This record gives sequence, C-alpha cells and structure tokens, in this order.
Amino acid sequence: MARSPSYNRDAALDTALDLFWKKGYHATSLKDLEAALAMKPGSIYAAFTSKEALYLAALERYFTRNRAALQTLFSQADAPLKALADHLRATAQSRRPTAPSQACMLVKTILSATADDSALAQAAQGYMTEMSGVFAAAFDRAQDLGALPREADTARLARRYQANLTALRIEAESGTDPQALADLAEDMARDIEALAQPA
Amino acid sequence: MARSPSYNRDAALDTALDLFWKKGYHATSLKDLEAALAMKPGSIYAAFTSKEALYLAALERYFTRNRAALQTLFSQADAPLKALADHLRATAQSRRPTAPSQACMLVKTILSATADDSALAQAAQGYMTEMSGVFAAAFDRAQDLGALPREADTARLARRYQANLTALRIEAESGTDPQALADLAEDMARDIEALAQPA
DNA sequence: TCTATTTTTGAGTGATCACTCAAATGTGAG
DNA sequence: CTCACATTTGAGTGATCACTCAAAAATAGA
Repeated sequence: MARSPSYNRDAALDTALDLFWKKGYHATSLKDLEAALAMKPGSIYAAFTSKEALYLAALERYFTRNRAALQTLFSQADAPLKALADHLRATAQSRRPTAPSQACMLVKTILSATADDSALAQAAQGYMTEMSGVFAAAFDRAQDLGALPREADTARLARRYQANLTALRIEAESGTDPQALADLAEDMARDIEALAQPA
Repeated sequence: MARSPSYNRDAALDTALDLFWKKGYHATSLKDLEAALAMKPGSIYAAFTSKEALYLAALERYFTRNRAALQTLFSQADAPLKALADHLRATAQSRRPTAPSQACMLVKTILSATADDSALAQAAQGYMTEMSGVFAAAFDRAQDLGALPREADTARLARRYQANLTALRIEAESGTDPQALADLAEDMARDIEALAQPA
C-alpha cells in the first residue's frame, strides 16, 4: 500500500564508497554524491540521514567486505604463514585499476579526521582493531597447525603484520616504482615465513 | 622608503603548518587561517598567493626541518644502525603533546590529495623520496664504518625503514596503547640491529 | 615634514557548502 | 478504480567557501 524505493541500497553504498575512498570525506560534496548515486538531495537524506551517516555506512560496508575476504583467505589456507606472506606479495603486485585508491580506506579515514568528525575516526579505529584480530587468528591457526612456535605472541605479530600491510599500501599509493614495491613486499613476506618452525 | 611587513614570515608558516597538519588541507578554511595567523585575508594573499601555495610553503618548511633533524641525528652517531633503531623507539615513546598530529604530514598530504590538488601530493612524494635518501645515507655510513655488510642494498633497506616509520606513526595516531606501540617499535628496531655484522 | 612605496584593512564577490520541505509522483491493498 | 502512504523531486535555505580590491595606514629616504 505504498511506493517502494527505486534505488538499490547496497549498490548506492558501493558507489558512495568509491567516491569517498577516492576523494576523502571533506573533498566529497553532496553535489558529487547526487551525481554518482543519481539521487536528488532529498532522497539521499531520506535514505541515509546525513553525509556523515552515509560515510559511516559506506565505511562499514568496506570493512565487512574486507574482513570476509581475508577471513576466507586465511581460514582456508593449509599454510597460514604462507597465506599471510603471499597476501603481502599480492598487495604489491596488484595493479588495481578498479579500486579508487591503493591505500586502505580505514587508514585514510583515521588520518583525515578532524575534531569535528571524530566519529569517523573512532569507527575506523574500531574496524582496524577488528582487522588486527583477523590477522591474529591466522597466526593462531599457524600455531595450532604447529607451523609457529607455541611461545609466539600472535597479537603482537598481528600488529606488526598490519603495520606492514598499511605501509605497503601507502607506498603503492605514493607511486613507488613496481620493482621497489615488490622488493618491499618480499622483504616483509620473508620475515613472516622466517617465523615458521619445521613441521 | 616603504612600509615593512608587520608579520614574521617563518612564524606565520609555522602557525599555518600546525593548522594544516592538524586539520588537513580541505578541512582548514581561510577563516581558520586568518584567526591563527592574525592576518586579514588580503594580507594572507599578498604574502602567500593562495591557500594552496601557503600549504606548499608550510609543507616545504616541515620537510626541511625534519630532514635537517634526521641528518644531524644520523651523521653524528658513532653507530648509525643503533641511531636508526633508537629513532624508531623514540618515535613510539614520544608523547608529543605539542605536535599537531603523530602521523607524518607528508603521508597525510599524499593520502588526502584529490585530482584537484595533485600538486600537493606530488610535492609530498618528492619529499618522501628525499627522506628515503637520508635513511639510505645512514645505512651507507653504517657500511663505511663496517657495521653493515658490503653487499647490503642500502636503498632497499631505507625504503623498508621508511615504511616502518610511516606505519609506526600511523599506529601512534590511531591511539594504539603505549605498550603495544613500544613493542611494535622494538620489533622494528631489533630488525635493524640484527643487520649489524661484528666489527 | 613631505612623498613615494608598500602593507594592511575588511566589506564584499559569486560560488558552493550541507541540508530542508512542501508538493508531485508512484504503488499496492482493498 | 480509489486512496492511504511511501518515495522522489528540486528549488531554495542560510552559512560558509576561497578570494578580491579600492581605500586607508604606515614607513623609510629625501
């Protein structure tokens, strides 16, 4: 007994995500969003409440998708350490012409947040912590499989891994030449593999 | 035979730097700058041409100061590797309540730049490359002093070092707890020290 | 003091910002 | 077909954006 929405919420969030990821929160205007989403301002506000809320919703989508992908990648791997190392290598290799930015959107959010939009930074920080947990789980699994010494501090290894990944993606964003980027990833990957103990 | 400026250019640039570093380019308005610099818009434009040019001038000042500090730190050290390692530790320790942000301003600039202000990103990228050169020089010196094997690739080590430093400062900005931050720095520092060969 | 030259002033420019809301439009149940 | 109700429309809100410029003020040499 009522009209149904004409837009697809998830598709709209994906589009908004692309825009926010590429341009950042402050440099993305409602005009930009109206054009990208093909929605008039009234519809955008009816659907997403505010620019900030839209950003938060897009960020959550980014996080959920990334976490799922990495969880799958690491939980299905026979050798978690190898999977972790290879993910670094793949990150350096990937020419991702589709992705709006090489850098992690969580990191971009944290670095661009001001006192006025601290809610964005807080959300991103929470997601970063959760991602760290995913990496820790991969190291835990390596431990369970006997590939990593019992005494290894997996949470600490996870933070180091996350730091490496963050830095690698920033280097990619900086336009470092492909060979140097691959070398950097290789150095990081070897460090992970060097943690392995013989089966 | 003419009026002399009433402001101190370097002091004004320092103030602008603080503001840009804290809030970012897009979130810093001319109103903000007028208040911080205690200058009217006309004076700001007479002195610095545009908001973008002011940002570039402030960024150059940031770079020049940082390069000088690190060059001094590494060139005066008896043991360059130890100096490099300790700089990581110090970065993690420093409660810098004065600094506007824990994160590197060059990195913030690169990550926040859009297609419209690519000049900012380009400048920051150039400075990043120069900073990498400073780290490479420190590794070179370690090699000259016999602390580092001849066959070591110092440019590659420098890029890894820079990546570590970047990630560490982002972690600090993210509000990671002090102990975890110190642990992370310690892990990175040990890797540097492990490169040393006996004298 | 006078005057040439520079700097400072600050109201004002049009453009764009995030956002609103009353009216128009579409739709499914009865 | 009717109509209650959800969604869409888009001109319009006041605020703020980066920036300008003619006039006023200040200064150093003559």
